[in-house]
Amino acid sequence: MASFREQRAEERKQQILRTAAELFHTKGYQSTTIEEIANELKLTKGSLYYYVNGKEDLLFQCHNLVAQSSIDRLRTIVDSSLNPGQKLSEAVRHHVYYECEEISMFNVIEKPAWISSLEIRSQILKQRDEYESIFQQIIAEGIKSGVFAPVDLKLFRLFLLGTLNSISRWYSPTGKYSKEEIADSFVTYILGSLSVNPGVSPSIRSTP
Amino acid sequence: MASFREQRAEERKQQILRTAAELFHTKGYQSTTIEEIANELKLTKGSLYYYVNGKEDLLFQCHNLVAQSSIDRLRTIVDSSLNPGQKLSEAVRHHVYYECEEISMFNVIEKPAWISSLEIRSQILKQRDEYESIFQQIIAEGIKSGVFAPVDLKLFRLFLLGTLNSISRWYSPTGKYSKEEIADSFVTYILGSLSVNPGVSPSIRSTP
Amino acid sequence: MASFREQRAEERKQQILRTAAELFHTKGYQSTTIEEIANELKLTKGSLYYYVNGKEDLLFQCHNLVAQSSIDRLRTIVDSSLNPGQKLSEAVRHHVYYECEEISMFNVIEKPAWISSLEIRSQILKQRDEYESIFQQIIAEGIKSGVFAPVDLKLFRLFLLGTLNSISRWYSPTGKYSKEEIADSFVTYILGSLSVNPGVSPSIRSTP
Amino acid sequence: MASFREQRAEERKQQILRTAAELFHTKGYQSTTIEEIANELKLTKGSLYYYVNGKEDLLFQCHNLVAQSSIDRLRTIVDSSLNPGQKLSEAVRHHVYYECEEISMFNVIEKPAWISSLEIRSQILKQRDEYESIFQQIIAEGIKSGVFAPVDLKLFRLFLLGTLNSISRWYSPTGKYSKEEIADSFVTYILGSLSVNPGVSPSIRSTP
DNA sequence: AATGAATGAGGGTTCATTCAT
DNA sequence: TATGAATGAACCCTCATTCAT
Repeated sequence: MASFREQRAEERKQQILRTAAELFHTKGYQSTTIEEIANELKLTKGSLYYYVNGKEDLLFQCHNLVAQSSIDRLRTIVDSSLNPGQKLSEAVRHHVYYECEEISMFNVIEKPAWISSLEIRSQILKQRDEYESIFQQIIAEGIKSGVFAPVDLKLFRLFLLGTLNSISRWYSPTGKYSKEEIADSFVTYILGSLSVNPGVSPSIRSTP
Repeated sequence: MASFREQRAEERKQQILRTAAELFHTKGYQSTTIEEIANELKLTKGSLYYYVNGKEDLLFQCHNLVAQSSIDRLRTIVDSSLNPGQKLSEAVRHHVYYECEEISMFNVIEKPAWISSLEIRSQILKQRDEYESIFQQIIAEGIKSGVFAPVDLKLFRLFLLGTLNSISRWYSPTGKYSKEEIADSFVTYILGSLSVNPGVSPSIRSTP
Repeated sequence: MASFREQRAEERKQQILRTAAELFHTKGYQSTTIEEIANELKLTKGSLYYYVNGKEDLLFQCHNLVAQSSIDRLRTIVDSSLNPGQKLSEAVRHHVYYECEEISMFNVIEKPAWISSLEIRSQILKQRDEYESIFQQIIAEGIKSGVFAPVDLKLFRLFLLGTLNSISRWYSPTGKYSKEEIADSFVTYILGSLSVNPGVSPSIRSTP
Repeated sequence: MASFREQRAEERKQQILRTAAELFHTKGYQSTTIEEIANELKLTKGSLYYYVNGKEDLLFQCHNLVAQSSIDRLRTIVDSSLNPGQKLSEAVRHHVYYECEEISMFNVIEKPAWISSLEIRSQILKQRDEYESIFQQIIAEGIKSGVFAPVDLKLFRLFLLGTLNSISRWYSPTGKYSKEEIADSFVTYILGSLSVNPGVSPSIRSTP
């Protein structure tokens, strides 16, 4: 039972995180200054420190804001009674939607490796791995049941998440492609790459 | 025929670019200091400026070192007499090899948008587009000749380059996968997504 | 009615400008470092930047502190009901007094041409021209009414301001001449050069 | 009997000094870099040091190039049999011509006070004083013989040299006024200020 | 006579962070 | 809650100067 006060505080915190994420996404984490974030919020630098423990902490909290809910939603999909193809489609679609909607939040962390705080870094990596493992799990299911080609699990996951995460680098709500189009197409491409009887005959492929 | 002096100077320049790229790749551009680069080269900060016009210029030259040759090599593939499937396979394979070999050079530029110098930024974007267009061209050929599924050209290119460029984020020469394995697998996945008769029947796919 | 805080802040700003001007005047703009100014104020380099936008901005603000009030005071003289001779005397006297009192502020800008910021430079030139034009206006009045010799307006203005502005190069409050003496003498010299019947007969002047 | 070699070397030295002076005059001493001077001479920084002992030495030599000859020429005027009015006219005219012709050399030294080398600074001040004393001497003669008003010697010298030296701040060979015009006018103004019976009656002058 | 390479001392500027009020 | 003021560590870059070749 959150009091009125607590609720307002929570809203303020969210507002701060969204503003920060927006700037991190637009200008990059390193190039975004605490002052810019404060200005955007009509606060002074000093005041912002009342809410936040530091710049890196801010980054981490931005990441967290979407990470946990992403994982949760993904897990409900994998735990459902859909078949593997449907699960993967749903998962991908889901990821794309979320990434496009929360574009600035989604990939605030350019490369976890450049985060100096070991504690924060390892937590981020843990969450990231947890999230990606769910995808991997779906693939594994599909292969076991024979509907997916027997790809290398880890490698395919890298292949898959590579494209998915790159969407936030070019997507724009006002751009040529809607998130629905992107999701549809990407689902098709991905299912294609997992198809057991490739339509492109091996003969036309180059020999190593 | 370059003189002895000129040759040594050229080598030195390359050495500088490689060192810089290495650090940019490991720590990120913003977090890498000019002094670190200089120290790595056993030079003083000031001395480094004898060779380079500034930090952003250094980044740009790193990018250039691989960009032009990448484009050139890719063009010879597209201009060859191979069929579209073979061309794409070769192109992808080529990209993966190069990316893995020149891992620190390949993706020095995290997001061109954060480069402040307009001149440099636009040049980078131009080269990048030139490079990616060649892939797109191959896809177009394949679609026209009916061996590739009629995907949306631009969207597929984003799908394709998204995965390819993400390799440098996780590849390590001492890691689990060799560049050959990666290239083989990625070629397979990609040709799969372009296959005209997807092996995964539409029935198992989720409905929007 | 400015608050207590605002008033203190204004005082601090003035203190900063005066300290900077003092050093600029003594050591020259280029040779004065931001750190020296900060030290003089018992501040750190970084803290000084809380008040100032940069070194050139500091110079500009020093210039501004006296420029506008100089112009205003001069204008009240030219708008008065004095006759041209009296106006010029007053103007010169005024200039000398102000220059001696605000010696470090008065000529902070050695040559506007070396200021890199176009915006700042043009503004300085505008103010300077405005100021000097008022002198020119007085001369013009005097010539029209026949009490001054018909000198070339622009050239005489250069002659006049040349001497006046050079005072700050040698004046010292503890020196041989008081500002009153200087003003008196310079007024006499200048009125002499504008006299219609030169007491030195042309015959003794050299022939070109 | 200077050898061919020595003569060439001397020419080269002059060329260097003139180039340096030109830049010092245009951009200011502090803002002019050794490299710029070298580039202008189509030399490298290192090579320039073959001819010059350092930057401040360069400044000093620039000053010297005109200082001594100025003094000499001025002395021939004061030693001539002209009357004081003619002497002063000649001296002023001479100064103006020289200043305009050697505009970049004439006032290379913005303020002797900012020269760090004590030795160089005092030598410059000595030469400057020597030069200005000659003017003062002429004035003294004129006063003694009754053709000049009995002005304060030192103060008038400051008045006089103030204007004269300021010419180099605005004169341009392509500007509105020729050096002849300037010289003529300035001579007139100055003789006017020394006139014994000022044409502007005291009554119109303001009372202190 | 000339140069390429290197140096080192600083100079201006930025910025995350702290803290008294 | 919020702020103004201050800090200090770093960072990018400049430049006069030196020196082996």
